[in-house]
Order: sequence, then structure tokens, then C-alpha cells
Amino acid sequence: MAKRRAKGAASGGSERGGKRGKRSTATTSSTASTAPSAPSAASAASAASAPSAPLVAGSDGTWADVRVYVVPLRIGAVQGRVLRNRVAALGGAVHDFVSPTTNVIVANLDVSELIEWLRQTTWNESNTPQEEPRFHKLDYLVDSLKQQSPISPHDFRLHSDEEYVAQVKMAKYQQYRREHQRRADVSGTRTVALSVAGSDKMVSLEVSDELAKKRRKKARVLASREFFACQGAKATDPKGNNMLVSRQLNELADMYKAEGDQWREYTTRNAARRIAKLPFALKSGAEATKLPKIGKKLGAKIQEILDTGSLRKLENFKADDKVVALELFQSIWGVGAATARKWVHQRGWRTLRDVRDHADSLTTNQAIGLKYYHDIKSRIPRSEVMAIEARVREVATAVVPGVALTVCGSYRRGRLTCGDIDVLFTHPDDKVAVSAVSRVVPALHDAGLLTHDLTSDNRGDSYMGLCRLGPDSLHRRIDLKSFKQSEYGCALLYFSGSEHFCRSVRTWARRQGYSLSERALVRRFSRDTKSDLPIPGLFTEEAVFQALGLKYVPPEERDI
DNA sequence: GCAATATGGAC
DNA sequence: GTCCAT
DNA sequence: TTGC
Ligand SMILES: O=c1ccn([C@H]2C[C@H](O)[C@@H](COP(=O)(O)OP(=O)(O)OP(=O)(O)O)O2)c(=O)[nH]1
Ligand SMILES: [Mg+2]
Repeated sequence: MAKRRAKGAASGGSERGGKRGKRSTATTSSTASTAPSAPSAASAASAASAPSAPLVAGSDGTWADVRVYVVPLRIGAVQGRVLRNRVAALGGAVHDFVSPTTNVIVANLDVSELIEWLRQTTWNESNTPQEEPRFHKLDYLVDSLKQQSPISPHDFRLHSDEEYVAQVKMAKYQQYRREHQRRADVSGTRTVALSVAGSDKMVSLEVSDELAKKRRKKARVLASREFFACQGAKATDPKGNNMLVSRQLNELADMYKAEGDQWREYTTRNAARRIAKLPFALKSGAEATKLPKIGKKLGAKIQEILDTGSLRKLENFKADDKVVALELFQSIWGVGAATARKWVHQRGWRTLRDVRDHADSLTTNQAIGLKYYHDIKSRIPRSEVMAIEARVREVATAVVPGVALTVCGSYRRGRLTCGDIDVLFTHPDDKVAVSAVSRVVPALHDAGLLTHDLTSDNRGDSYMGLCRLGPDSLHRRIDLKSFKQSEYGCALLYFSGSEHFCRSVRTWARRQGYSLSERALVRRFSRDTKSDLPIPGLFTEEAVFQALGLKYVPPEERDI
């Protein structure tokens, strides 16, 4: 069955860095002698004597939390001094430089000039605001100072002001990407994990790795990890600025999937994910094409959505009964793009009834998928997963003493409902570990929990099938997999997903010269060894993250 | 022209 | 090798 | 569909 991907709510990441940008060396300074124009009549001078007014949206109406930097361009010395004194007199802080605590930046520039200023400035740890500052035009500060009663930025020329902020944010985002195209940090250490006798706990040690240290010299220019979805830590924009766009692109991806167009699906869905997490509203398709992996075609589609609220290409797909049927058929477990295409285009089928009427042309698994179509489609409440886990654990420990099992997948990521149950098994004895599933499966059948097999080879280390708690419960999809303890870190990382997270980690690994599978992390043929070199000791997920130079991400934050 | 995760079972 | 799955 |  083709699982429908998460709706526009997911966050995403681009795994391919943008082009390398030249770094400007210009530095910002409050004493910059660059103010080009003569002081015009300081419009702010007349702003005197007003009581407090808020400068930041949602502030408490005082200036206490306002820490402002005034860009010293197109602002005369006199006007600048007056503004700064005024803010200070009302209790706000005035910064001579942009600092980590600056939260308001005021500039008497148009957007392109401000973008240029951002570009010309070398941003580093000491001058990059920790929280996204608000950008405002000079008028904003002047008017805020002038007001008797408090005004919020949203009351003030809402449209142009928000537009200004959005454009600047995009420029800053791109600046950030450019600045972070840098050399990978090859740590020169690697992790060794030791299993502790009589326990399934393991200990990680970091040891010096002479090989890695040698490699440090040869480290090539690699993408920076913060641009990978698996390190993004960015959730969907809570304000839902671009919901309309991201939802429709995600639906378009569903249509491409229905047609079996894997790569259009992939790019479109990633675009939808990344747009969903932008912290500001897209204003045009052209603006969107500044994001990596959003090119001309997607830009035009986004523009159409912004203009008309809908996308003709998507509407056409949705109105096409062939496409609707393709999607329907692929939602049967065991039916993929090729089979659906055959049924629709060669046999003219359109409904589940059509499929049911030709049951003889189904594979064994498809027949099961069709019979339990609705059971399999419905999501499993977390509580039911826990009940199934308890039964599996009970049976498994009885038949394989000392076995350890972990329910992974969306359950481990903390989802309240799950599409299926994904269970990993291991055991301190490798021989027992790899045979765990094949020993447990017959016992689960005997216990009445397993009802249908979707894998027939029952000697393997992997099982797929249906299970149910009892005659009043729905049939649920369940996957069981066995791994050696030495593979368990990689196995947990794989089986816990999400799919997008998994692909992101593996793409990152490949960029670093590794290949990551559910069993192992291997260094791809290093000249010296002439063949692939498995990294030993990856008993835990932490060890795998560390070996890859990634910050550990708990399962709950992998739900991207 | 090619890669975009990596792997395994069924046929 | 293709299809389908995770 | 995008980017190299
Ligand atoms: O194409 C895929 C699909 C899945 N996986 C991994 C990640 C995923 O988390 C795990 C289990 O897959 P499943 O399909 O069960 O996804 P899930 O994350 O558990 O979500 P659901 O609630 O739909 O089961 O297998 C992949 O690597 N590639
Ligand atoms: Mg699952």
C-alpha cells in the first residue's frame, strides 16, 4: 500500500547546499563614517516628549525590552543621535553595534539597500542576534516615538511593514546559507561502544582516531549540517504563513505519486515541506525560487497559487478519474504504481469493486490488502500499540529468554496514532539475535496475535504481517526485524524514521564519505583499504550520530 | 546525463 | 530485472 | 523537478 505522506504540516530540509558565495570582509561599526547624506531636518526631533510606546509586536507597551540598532546609513549624525537619545530616555537600550541581544534593527533604506547592507556585513558570533530581530524602516521608529498611545507594528502600515520584514528575512536566510558553506569539522575522534555484561545498556567511549586525524587535512568542502533536515530543529511555522501553498504542493506531490512519477513527487513534496516551515509569508513565486531546489516550474506554480488561490494542474489531476483511480489502487497494500497503471489504463478499472470482481488476478498479498483494506488504512491508537507491544513482549521473552525488543516507527517518535507497529529484536548472543524473529513468529501465531503473513520465508530475520488483539479489534500491520547488538544503533536509527529523517541522515552520511544502512555505517573505499570499511562499535544511536558528526536528535524530534 | 537512502522479498 | 515494501 |  502506498502510504499517503504527511500533510503540509511536516517540516523539511534541503540536503543540497547552495553555491558557494563570496564572503565580504566589510564589517559593521557604529562609528561607520559611511553615512552619506547630510542630516536632513531631523523629523524625529519633533517627536519629543511622548510617553512610552512599544516598538516590538506583542511587547508590554514599554520600551524596556527594546534593544535597538540604527543602521548608520542615510541617517545624519544629528538625526541618529536624537533618535538614540530618545529611545534611551524612554528606557530602551541603544546598541552601537549589532550584538547577540539586539532585537530591533532600524534602517532608513529601501529593501534592496538593506539587503545589500546585510550582505556587506560579516556576521559572526559576536554580532549575530540570537533571536531574529525585527527590521523596521526609519519611519517606524519615528512614529513610535511620536505616538501618545502605544502602537504595535501590526497597527502600523501593516502591509508594507510586514512585506519589508519578510523580504529582509529571506535575504538574511540566504546570507546565512552562504556564510555556512564551510569545511566539515572532522573531529579526529571516534566512538567505541561496549556492551555491559548482564544488561542491555551500553557504554560509549570517545577515543582518538589517528586515521580521522590524518583525514582532517584532506577534508573537502562539504555542506554544513544545519542545512540538513535531520539537524534542522525547525518545526512547521506555527503561524501557518504559507499553508495554502504548502498544502496544495503536497497534494500535487500525491498526484505525481499516483502517476508513479517518483522524482517529481520527491521534489514537490520537499518544496512543500520547506515552504511550510518558513517563518514568513511568501510574497511571490520568484521569491520562492531563491530557496534551494525550488526552480522555475515550482516558482510558477507557487505564483499561481498566490494569485488565484488554486493550481490548475492540481485541479486537473483531481478531476481526472484515471488519476483518482491510480491513487485509490495504490492505497491497497501490495499494489504499486505499475500495477495500478495496468489496471487503470489497460483494464479500465476504476473502483475497488472492479478489483474485487477480478480477485483471481491479485497476488496473495494484494488479496490480503484488499480484504483488510479498511482495517489497514485506519490508524492505530497509541494505547493499542502499547497493548500489542505487551503481548509481543510476553510471548517473545517466553520463547527467547533474554531477548530485547523496541517498538520503533512512528510510535517511538511519540505519535498519538500509528500506521503500523514496527518492532526490533536483539539479543546478547548474535546467533540468538538473528534468529529471534523466526522463533517468535510461530509463537505469536500460536498466541493468536498474528493472523496473516505478508512474508512467506519464515526463516528470515524480517517479518511482515497482520495482527490483532482479539476478535473485536481491527487487523493491524506489524513488522518485526532481528539485528545483532552491534547493528542495533543503525537499526534503531533506520526503523525509527521518519522516512524523511532517515533519508536526510543517509544523504548526510554519503556526503561525508560514508554509507549508512540499517546494519552498518561504512566508510566508502578509502584509498588505503581499497574496500569499504565498516565502522565498529555502533551499538547505540548516540554512537551513530557521533560517528557521523551529527548532534543527537531524540526520536520525538525526528518526526519530520 | 545523472543523482536524488539503502536494502530485501516475491515473482 | 521489475515491482513493492520499509 | 532540480541542480550539477
Ligand atoms: O521508504 C521508506 C519507508 C520507511 N523507512 C524507514 C523509516 C520509517 O520510520 C521506518 C518504518 O516505516 P513505516 O512505513 O512504518 O513508517 P512510520 O514512520 O512508522 O510511520 P507509520 O505511522 O505510517 O507507520 O522505516 C525508510 O527508510 N524508507
Ligand atoms: Mg510504522
